[in-house]
Order: sequence, then structure tokens, then C-alpha cells
Amino acid sequence: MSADQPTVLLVEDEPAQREVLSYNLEAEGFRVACADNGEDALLLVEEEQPDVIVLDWMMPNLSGIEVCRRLKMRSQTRSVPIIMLSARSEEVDRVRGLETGADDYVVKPYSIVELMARVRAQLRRARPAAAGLRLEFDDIVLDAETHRVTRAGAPLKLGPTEFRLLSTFMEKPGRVWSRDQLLDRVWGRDIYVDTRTVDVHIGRLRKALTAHGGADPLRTVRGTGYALG
Amino acid sequence: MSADQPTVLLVEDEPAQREVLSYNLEAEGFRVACADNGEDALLLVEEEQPDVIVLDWMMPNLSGIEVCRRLKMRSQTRSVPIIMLSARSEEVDRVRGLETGADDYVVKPYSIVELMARVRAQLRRARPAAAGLRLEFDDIVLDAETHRVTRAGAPLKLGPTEFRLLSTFMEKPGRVWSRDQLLDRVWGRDIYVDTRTVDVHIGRLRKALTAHGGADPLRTVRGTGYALG
DNA sequence: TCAAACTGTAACACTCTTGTCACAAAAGCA
DNA sequence: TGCTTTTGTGACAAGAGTGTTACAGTTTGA
Repeated sequence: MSADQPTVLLVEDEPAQREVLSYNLEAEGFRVACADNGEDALLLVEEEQPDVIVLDWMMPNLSGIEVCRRLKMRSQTRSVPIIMLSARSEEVDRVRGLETGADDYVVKPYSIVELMARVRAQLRRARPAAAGLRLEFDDIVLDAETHRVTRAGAPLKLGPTEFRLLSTFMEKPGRVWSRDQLLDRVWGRDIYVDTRTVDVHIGRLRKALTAHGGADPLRTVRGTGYALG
Repeated sequence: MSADQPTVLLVEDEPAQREVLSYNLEAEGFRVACADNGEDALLLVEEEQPDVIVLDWMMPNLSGIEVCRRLKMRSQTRSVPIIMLSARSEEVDRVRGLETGADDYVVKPYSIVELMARVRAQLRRARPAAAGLRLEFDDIVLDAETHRVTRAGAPLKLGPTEFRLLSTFMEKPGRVWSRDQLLDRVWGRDIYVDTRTVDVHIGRLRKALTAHGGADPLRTVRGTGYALG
């Protein structure tokens, strides 16, 4: 999360592999945090707030794919890119890896050079972090740090998806987002979700925003998508 | 480049592969342009202005990687995402593919589902760049980002087709568009609709533009088409 | 472990948009 | 002026897009 030196969280149960990767990542100029199991990985994500995660598939107890799934579920960690590492080369797994939300998938044996290139690629693509932001629109106030939203001073109760959806809208009030763009930003890449799901969550967000009165601030742009204001 | 139906340029020298991909891409709702060699690919990029390119690595004469390199060099085509397709699974190539500028890299044999997901992902990412212009003519203001149109400050209510029609006119005020040209730009390339439909929508656009007063800014060029101003 | 909360999908009703037709109006042309 | 061609427009049925609810499957948090 550091501004100048990106942090990589490396999750790999085999010590030898871990050594090699850690050494090389540091040589590339990254800060490296290591975990040798899924549970520690989940804890370290909170603690270190890494910019990218390199995650081994096969691990005792909590598997890499399970860790990935959990991370992509929580709104705080959803946007952290994950590179999945695996010895399985069958297509089924590759698809499953991506479906779970992994941003990239590397098959063992891989080359260090390639893996480094992919880490750099993910970092390049990662969004500028919107931490500690306080967004306002009309009488709606969203505090990214405390994860709280109020309207006319009254606190609103939003689910994780609704929160991310509203954040997106409030970052650029007035801008029209297509359903696909919203899926990309709010749900994450490579996730197979029906576009109609967006409609449903828009409906839920609307209900939450107008729960204590006030006009519906969301605008439907027929044939295109939605916008705030 | 069409407003609603994204165009995919498919470059693959093997007919069977091309068939399968083309079929699936069309089933996904994309327009598909095909090329079976690198030279044609470069020409078609100009002609079709695709939203994403699926590019086979191995081709006679001009290889995929060479095509990729050239496209990523020109400023006009640099932003078009490229998905590289290859049977080579060796690390060296994968790295080379990504470093040459390919935005994604899929190894054969791949699954159709996975490839489609990747195409969609690239499209989602690429879209936002296109938006964001603000067009003005007389007292009419059209904002592409917010999808709003005002005349003398008053908001106008336009349907999707009317909006696209007006955008087209406002991009080049004064220019006369034939009905066929308008059908091409507003409706899409290969959709069959009667040219008289244009007349009807022009009428609707006129009604919307003059709803709150003001002169009709659209000019009928008898025997030819229509123009703004 | 259990209850509450959240998510994605399907289904249905409803609104808005769209393409076409028919006919009226206007414009060219001799 | 008559006649033909082109354009304008109201009506309408079909279709697409959207709002909403219900529900099953999960996850979360106590």
C-alpha cells in the first residue's frame, strides 16, 4: 500500500518455493509479506494491505482458491489483484481460478521472469487507491475510511455491494455507467454475473437511499445504464 | 466502434478455428470482422475500427506478434486491446507477448467460455476512454458523459436513437448526411431497416428539439438527406 | 450452531421505444 | 396548372428495456 514501494503478499506453503519467489520479488524492488497457509494469508491481507497477492493453489487446510474466493467477496479486498499459482494445467481449473475472481493464473512450472512480468502487469493495472476519501453528493455523504454513508445526517444501511456501487457513482456524479462498466468496477473482472443483477442491486440501492425520505438520486439512462444525478 | 454493438477483429489463419471463434463471438452479440493474415489485419483495423482484437500468434508472413507490435506503435491503434492467441506455452513467448503490448494472452487449447470472458473483460476496460466529450451547436448542448442534452439551458427528453442521431449531427454541424449514412452510423452497419425510418426519427428529433420553443435546427436537403444548421 | 444478512437469478408486469404503414403535405418539373 | 416524386406525421403493434418481488443458496456474526 506504500506509495513508492508496492507490497506483494506471497502465499505459498512450500518453503523452497517461497524462498525463491521472495528473493526475486525483493530483487525487483517490492516489499514482500509471506504466509505459508490460507488462514495467515487472510490475516496478513488486513494487516499489510498488499497491492498484489501471489497465491498458491494447493495448500493444506484452506486452499488458495478458497482464500481467493473469500477475498473477492469482501468489498475491502475485492480490488486487490490476485495471481493464482498452480501445478494443475487443465483448462477446468484455469477457468475455475478465473471464475473465482483471480486476476491472473500461472501454471507451474513457471519462469521467474514471467511471474515478475505478470506481477508488474497487475500492479500497473491496479486502480489508484481511493482510501480515506470522503465523497459528497447533494445531502449524501460517503466516508470511505469508516465505510459509512449518511443522508441528511441520518445513517444509511448499505450492503457491501450497494456501498461499492454508490462509491462508484459518487466518484463521478452525473456520469453514466453502463452495466458492464459497473460489473467491472463493482463486481470485479472475469466474474460471470448476469447484467440484470446490476438492475436488482440498483433497486436495492435506491430503496436504501430513499428509506428515510428524499428523492431517488439515481437516474436510469434507458438503453445505456445508470448515473447519479 | 458502433455505439451499441462492439466490433471484434479476429485474426486467425486456420479456417476451422476461425469458424468456431467467429460463430461464438457472434453468438455473444459482437460484430465480427475476420482476417486470415497479418497484412489484412492491419488494413482491417483502419477500416473497421474494432473495439478489441483477437490475434493468433502463428501466421504465415506477418506474425501475430509483429502485428501486435505495429499496432501498439501507432497512436491511433495503441489503445485497442489485443488478446493474443497461441499454441506455444513456453514461458519466453508468454512474456514476449505481454511485453510487446498484448493486453492478454491465451494459450491453446483454450476454452471458449474463458476466451469470451476475456474478450468481455477487455471491452469493459476499454470503453470509458471513448466517452467524455461535450458538443455544442447554437443553444444546444450535448454531454456524452452524462448523456444529457439541453437547449437554452432546459433539459431535453430524447430516446436512445434520437440521442445518437443528434450526436452524429452535432459532431459535424452543417454536414449533410444521407439516409444510408445515418443508418450506418446511428443504427449500425448491417441492420436492415427501411430508409424511411430515418425520416420518422428525424421528425421525432425535431419535435423534441422544439418542444420548449426555438427554431427547428435541422435542415432537409431534398433528394439527399439531412443536416444540422 | 443458529439466525440474520447478503447475493444472484428467474419471473412477471409494465413502460418506453421502435419500425412500418398509410395518407397528407410539400416540392420539383414540364 | 396538373402530375410525379419526395418528405412529414399520426397511429399502432411488436419488441426491448426496466422495476420489482420472491426465492434458494451462502456467508456473517453472535
